Amino acid sequence: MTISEVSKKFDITPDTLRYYERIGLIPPVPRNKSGLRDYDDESCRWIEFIKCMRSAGLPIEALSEYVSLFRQGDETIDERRKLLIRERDILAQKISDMQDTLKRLDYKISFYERTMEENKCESLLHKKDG
Amino acid sequence: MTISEVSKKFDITPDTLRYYERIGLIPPVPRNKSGLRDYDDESCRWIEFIKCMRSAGLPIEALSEYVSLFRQGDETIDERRKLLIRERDILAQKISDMQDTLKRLDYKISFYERTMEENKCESLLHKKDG
DNA sequence: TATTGACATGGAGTGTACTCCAAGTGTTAT
DNA sequence: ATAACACTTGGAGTACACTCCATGTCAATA
Repeated sequence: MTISEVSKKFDITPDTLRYYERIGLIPPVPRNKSGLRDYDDESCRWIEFIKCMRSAGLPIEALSEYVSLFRQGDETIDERRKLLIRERDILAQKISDMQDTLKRLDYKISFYERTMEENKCESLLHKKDG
Repeated sequence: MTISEVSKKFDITPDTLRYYERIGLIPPVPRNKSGLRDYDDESCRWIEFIKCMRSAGLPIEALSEYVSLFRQGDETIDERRKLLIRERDILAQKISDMQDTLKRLDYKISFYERTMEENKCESLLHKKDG
């Protein structure tokens, strides 16, 4: 696949795809005889994986470290596992915090809704009054 | 309260507190006769609220718009409610996406754990797992 | 009265993560 | 063979959210 095809497939600009490769956020992409990128299935799986992790807020630094370990081979399996566990725990904590904030927003919204109901009653009363 | 007291209380640097006020992310803080900030309860409640919302990822733009509406008075209650609902829905979606990513990380970690037990090779793991 | 220390302001600098651009190359269509 | 087009690289520019700094004021202490 060409870079523009992959760009459409994953909704990531070619600039960002090249940037991700340049900084080692994905392993090097195979090239054809002209030097153009020719993404294979493995490259696509990496892109999909990285897109997912980035959208969840995992830092580029951790992810590129993961890719770097992957490229070093099997001796890094334990280190990779530890890295994933670290990031997993950070993500779980973030989700928990965000759930608290969501509850708080819901409470605040319900308060606004009650306030508006009261205002309606009041304006009705005022109409009757005045 | 002085800015350094508030800074300690909420674990936000004085620079950030001044920055938040400068860009309207919190309403103006009362000053003493020397022009120094003298945070009252309402200022502190704003800071705590904004810290919570920011840590959940709500954009500064939406929050400063909320503060701006608040400062305009009661005619903006409906608009404020709508703004909060918009941000609430975005947050709920983000949490849902992050939960999917968390599951994926858990699966990947469990795969690494099985792989280590069974002394399997990494390339196999990555092919299967993505 | 001179120094110290917290705080003020406006503006410059930093880190992260892209995003854009200039200049050049290879493939395809006319 | 000339134009059009997609792609290449290295490097510069941008957006966001702080973070730091120079300079100056004010109140309290030595």
